[in-house]
Amino acid sequence: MSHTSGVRQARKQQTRQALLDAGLRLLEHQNLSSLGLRELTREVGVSPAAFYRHFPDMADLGVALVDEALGSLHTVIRAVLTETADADELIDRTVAITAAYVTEHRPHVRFIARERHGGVTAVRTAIAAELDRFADEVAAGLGAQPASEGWPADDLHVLAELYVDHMVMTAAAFLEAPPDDPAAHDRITHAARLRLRIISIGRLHWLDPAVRQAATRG
Amino acid sequence: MSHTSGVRQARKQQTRQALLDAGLRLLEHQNLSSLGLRELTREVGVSPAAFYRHFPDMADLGVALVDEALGSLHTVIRAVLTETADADELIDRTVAITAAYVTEHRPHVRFIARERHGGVTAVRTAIAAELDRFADEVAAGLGAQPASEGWPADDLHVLAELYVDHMVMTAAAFLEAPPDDPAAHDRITHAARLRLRIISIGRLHWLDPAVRQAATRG
DNA sequence: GAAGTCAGTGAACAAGTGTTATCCGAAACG
DNA sequence: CGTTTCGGATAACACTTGTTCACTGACTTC
Repeated sequence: MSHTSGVRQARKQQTRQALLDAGLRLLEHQNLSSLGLRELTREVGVSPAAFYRHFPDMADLGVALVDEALGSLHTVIRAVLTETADADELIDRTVAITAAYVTEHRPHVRFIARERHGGVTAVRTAIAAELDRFADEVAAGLGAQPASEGWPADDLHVLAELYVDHMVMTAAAFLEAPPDDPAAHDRITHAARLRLRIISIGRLHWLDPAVRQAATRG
Repeated sequence: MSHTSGVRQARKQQTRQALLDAGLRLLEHQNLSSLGLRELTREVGVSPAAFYRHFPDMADLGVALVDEALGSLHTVIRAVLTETADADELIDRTVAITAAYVTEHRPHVRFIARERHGGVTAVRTAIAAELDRFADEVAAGLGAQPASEGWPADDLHVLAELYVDHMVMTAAAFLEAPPDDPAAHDRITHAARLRLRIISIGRLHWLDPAVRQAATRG
C-alpha cells in the first residue's frame, strides 16, 4: 500500500484539482458538452494526454464537479433544519444561506444551474440524485416538526421537493443578477422570503376542515 | 415589393424551417453551444454556406427556436386565466395544459429547459424575456380576481413569478419522465396539483391578521 | 423576353478536435 | 541502490470545424 506516503499522490491530486478549477472557470460562458479536452488542458498548462490520467471522460469531470458543488451542502442543510425551530427564522436563514452560497461559490452554482437540464446525461442524473437526497433530508426535517401532524409521507415529500426546487430557483435568480448590485440582491431576497412565507402559510392551513374537503374532492 | 408573389420566399422559408426542425432534433442530446453549423446543414441536406442565407449566427437560430417554443403560449395563458373562475379548476387546467404541451411539443420544451440557463447569452435573455411576459400576464390575471384585494402590485408580481417558475419546473419534471409511463405522468400531475394548492391556500390566508403581523414584523 | 435578383453549391482555407503509442524522469519500494 | 511504478510530455493520427469566395440556375421584375 502507498496511501500514507503520497508526495506523488499529492502532486496528482493537485493537477486533478487544477483541471477541476480550470473547467469551472471555462464553464462560466460555456456548456459542459462544448468544453474541449484540449481547451481545458491548455488552460491548466498541461499536455492533452495528461487528462486521461485523471478522468476517462469529460462527463466524469462533470460528475466530479457536481460532487464538489453539492456534496458539502448536506451537512449545512441538516444543521439548519435541526437548529432552527421558528418558521420565520428558518425562512430567513434559508434565504440568507442560499445567497451566501451563491456569492461564495458562484461558478459552482452556475455549473449546477446550467447542467441540471444540460446535454450530458451522467451529469444530469448526478445532479438529480443529489437534489433528491436534499429533498429526503428536508422531508425528514419537516416530519420532525409538530406542524406536520396529519401529513401523509408522500405529500410531505412533495412539499420537500417544492422547497428544494425553490432553493434552486432562488439560487438561479441570484446568479442572473450582477454580483455587485445590492438592490437586485435585496429584491431577490425579499421575493424569495415572500414566496417561502406563502408556501409556509399554505402548509399550515392545508389541513383545515374546509380545505381538506375541497382537496379530497377531486 | 415582392411580399405577395413568393414562390422563392416560400422555398426559402421552407429550408429555414427545415433548419429549425433539424436543430431541434439534434438538440435532444446536445446543448446549443455544442451544435455545429456543419452538423446541422448535413442533417438538413444542404451545403454549409446555405446556413448564412437564413441566420447570421447559431445564437440567432436559437432565438428563433425560443419564439417557436414560447410564442404561441401567450394566447393560451390569457385564455385560461380569463375563462376559469374557480381556483381548483384553474389549477387542474393549468397542470393539464402543461402536461399536454410537453407531450405535444417535447423537443421544444426540452430546448427551453436546457437553454434557460445555458451558455448562449442571447438565447438565455430571450427565454427570460418571454417568461417575464408570462409573469406579467399572470399578474394581470391574478389582479383581476377578488382574492387579490389588499395585495400590493409588487407582491402580486412575485406570486405570478412563482406560478410561472412552477409551471416551468413541472414541465421539466414531465420531461425527465419517460413519455410512455402513465404512472410517472400521474405522479407528477398529482405533485404539481398539490403544490399549486398549497400555494393557493397560502395566498388566500396571506392577509389574515395574525399572518400580516408576522410578515410585516421583519 | 431580356435583365436582375438571390437561395444554394463546391472548393479551399487555416484551425481546431479526441485519442493513441512511445518515451522520460522523478518518486516509491524492496 | 537497483528496480518498478506512474504522472506527464511529445508527436502523430485522421477528422471535424466555421467562414469566405466565385459561381450556377431558377425565379422575379420590367
